[in-house]
Amino acid sequence: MQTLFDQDGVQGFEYLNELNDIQREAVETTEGPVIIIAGPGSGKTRVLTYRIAHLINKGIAPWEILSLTFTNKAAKEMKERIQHIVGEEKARQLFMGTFHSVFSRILRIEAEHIGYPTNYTIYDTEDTKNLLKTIVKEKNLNSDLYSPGLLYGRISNAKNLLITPDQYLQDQRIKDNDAAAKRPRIGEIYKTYATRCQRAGAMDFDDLLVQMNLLLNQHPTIAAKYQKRFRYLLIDEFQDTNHVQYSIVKQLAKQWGNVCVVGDDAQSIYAFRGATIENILNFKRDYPHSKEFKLEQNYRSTKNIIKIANGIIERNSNQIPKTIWTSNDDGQKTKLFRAANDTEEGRLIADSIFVERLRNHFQNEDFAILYRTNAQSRVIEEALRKRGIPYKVMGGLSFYQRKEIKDLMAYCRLTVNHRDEEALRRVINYPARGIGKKTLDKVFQFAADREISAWEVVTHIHQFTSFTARAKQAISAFAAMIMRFAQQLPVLNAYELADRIGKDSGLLTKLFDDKSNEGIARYENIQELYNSIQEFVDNKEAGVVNDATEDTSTSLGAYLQEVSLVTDLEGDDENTDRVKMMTIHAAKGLEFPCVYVIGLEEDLFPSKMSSKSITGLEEERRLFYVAVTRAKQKLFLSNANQRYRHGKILYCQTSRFIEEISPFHIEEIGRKPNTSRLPNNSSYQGFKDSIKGNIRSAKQLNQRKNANKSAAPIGDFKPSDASAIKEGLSVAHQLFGEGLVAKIDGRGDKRIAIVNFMDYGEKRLLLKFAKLMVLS
DNA sequence: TACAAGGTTCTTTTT
DNA sequence: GAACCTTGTA
Repeated sequence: MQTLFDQDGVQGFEYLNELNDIQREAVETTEGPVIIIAGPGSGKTRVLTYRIAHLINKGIAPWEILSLTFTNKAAKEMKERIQHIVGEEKARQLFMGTFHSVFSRILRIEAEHIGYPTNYTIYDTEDTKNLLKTIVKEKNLNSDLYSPGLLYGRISNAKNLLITPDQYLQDQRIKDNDAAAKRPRIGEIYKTYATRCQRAGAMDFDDLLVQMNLLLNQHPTIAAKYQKRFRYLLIDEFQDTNHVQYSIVKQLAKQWGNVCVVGDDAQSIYAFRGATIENILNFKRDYPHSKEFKLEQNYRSTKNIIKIANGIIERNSNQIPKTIWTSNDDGQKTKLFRAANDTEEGRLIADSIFVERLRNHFQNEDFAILYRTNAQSRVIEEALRKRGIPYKVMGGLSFYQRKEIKDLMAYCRLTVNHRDEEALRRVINYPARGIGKKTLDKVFQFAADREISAWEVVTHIHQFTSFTARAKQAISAFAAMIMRFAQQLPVLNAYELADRIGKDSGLLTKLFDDKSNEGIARYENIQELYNSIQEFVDNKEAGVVNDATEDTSTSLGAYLQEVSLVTDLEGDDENTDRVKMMTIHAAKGLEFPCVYVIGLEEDLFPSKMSSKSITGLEEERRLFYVAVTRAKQKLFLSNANQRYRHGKILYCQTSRFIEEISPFHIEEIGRKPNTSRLPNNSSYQGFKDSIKGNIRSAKQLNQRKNANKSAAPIGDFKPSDASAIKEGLSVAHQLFGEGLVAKIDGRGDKRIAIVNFMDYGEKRLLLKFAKLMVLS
């Protein structure tokens, strides 16, 4: 039996023995196109990683292997597993990462060939939407018809289908379509948007794919270079790839044809982003001699979980036939928690985790709480905090999307790439330096009229007569400052320069001076960012790179490259023993001993947007399938009869997905579900129902001594109810005593702020009480 | 022009 | 319940 890989200090092991017959065959079929249809928990990652190990074992150099995944988390997971098998050194020589990150690095190297600077910026969704917004404004179009979200969707779709702006403008069917939607100028906006990105030296997420495709298409010598280098391609989560991605893969595989794709049509959950199951069908058509392997044995979950999972997915009509089975134990019956509201749902889950942990000796990290939307995490967090259960929210509002972080990053971006229009717009008058809205509008208008970058206008501001002397002075001082930063690029490392930028720009002072709670938090966030920049520099100086696509430059430019596609700041957590919370999308590819799938209600899961169409619904169902199959030993489901959404109470019906599961597989806990359909935004009926319990718990409110002093807005009410609400509050004050301080906030008669209460649930409770006063 | 307060709208999911 | 936009005032 083959053993190897001990030279890196890793134990040699007989890896082929650890595979079943089909898995082994899939691993050993290294030559030619291979498609692996892999059910959940069927050892897919194992096959991929062992396949890489096997290739290296056969003498293939790590840098000849390109391995692409879809999400950062999947990439990270894969990296760790591979490191474990082949050792760190070899793992680092692999080309491995997400589509976006691998291509972005190749594009940096080849930037000049496609008319981009090496230091091009990557626009995130926010940047993109802002740019679209300004374009719509510049063109004097109706911003309701041409909303940034809609435009972004259209343009992204077009890009994913490899439709260029010119093709978009010429295509009669698209024209008719847009005209019918009363939005005839989308094509024009698309074109302007593309020009502006190019002028700003910026690419959005889709451009990374489109430009990579273009590069391979239009530059045969460059294409040949990569085609030759990548002798073996491995594509994970193939069902989630879209048209461009597949097109790139096909081109890269041209010379050797050793392309191995792994996927599961039943787990396709990114159709909304242009992913298409057709890629699986097309693969078989494009590579008629490809070998297909089906991995159907599940090693992850108990029989009970698999039964539920199979029951879910068999309701979908569109799928490749396969039977997932397991020889694992039956396991425990799945529990379904029926909660009265979202707060109770949180409590039930926290209690359940507490009990499971105690009785069955699970660690915190053995639990995952999965939800459909990021917004659901908040209530659960509160419940866990109350129970003293440590947790970590993965993804969600990412660290890098916070305002203060984006501000500092915008300064850095502008320093590295002066043409970055969105970065310029963000910081030119922040902190305020006397460059007002009027002035800015002029700057951008001049740039648009003359077809030059805004930076060009800024640096030649004295040639424009229509600015006031004061504006000219302020702008040229700003430009000089950025230039000063830029001069330090070759001299200082990322940390030193970022430090200098933060101080000289006045950003740090401004944040430091803000002594409100949020201000302090923002300042701390910035410090955290600085720590991570320092860490980046330290790592590079120590020569640490994650894979063959990285280099060891410590410059600010290199830092920006690295972080612009990272979604979360993941410092080396000392404390990994925490309950994980994340969306189901983020959980794909992961597994946990105990999984809670929460919020199983109509209009939430399945989401309101998708439940209208069959395809949408089937995607939601696949999502549920993915969620359920993350569980190894125990699965818990939950729903609530009412929950807060957009600051209002909504009455919720049990998800059809629950109804679809055979009752034999489920043990119900808690109250009966809503049987009748309740009016959706019905006034305060619900308050009346729960008043007694509420008042009882409200009385406990004033027993809290060490509550924090921050005021937080907690809900809206009709202005006409303002006086009644005030009255309600004063009654509450008398009832509950000194501990309670509540007031109508500065926003007058619309919003309410409660001071002196620590948690969200309690604040909401008080609001409920006040509203109730209005009614009685 | 800067800032505060008021008003409005919105939410799937990821790179 | 946040982000974003608009209006009013100094």
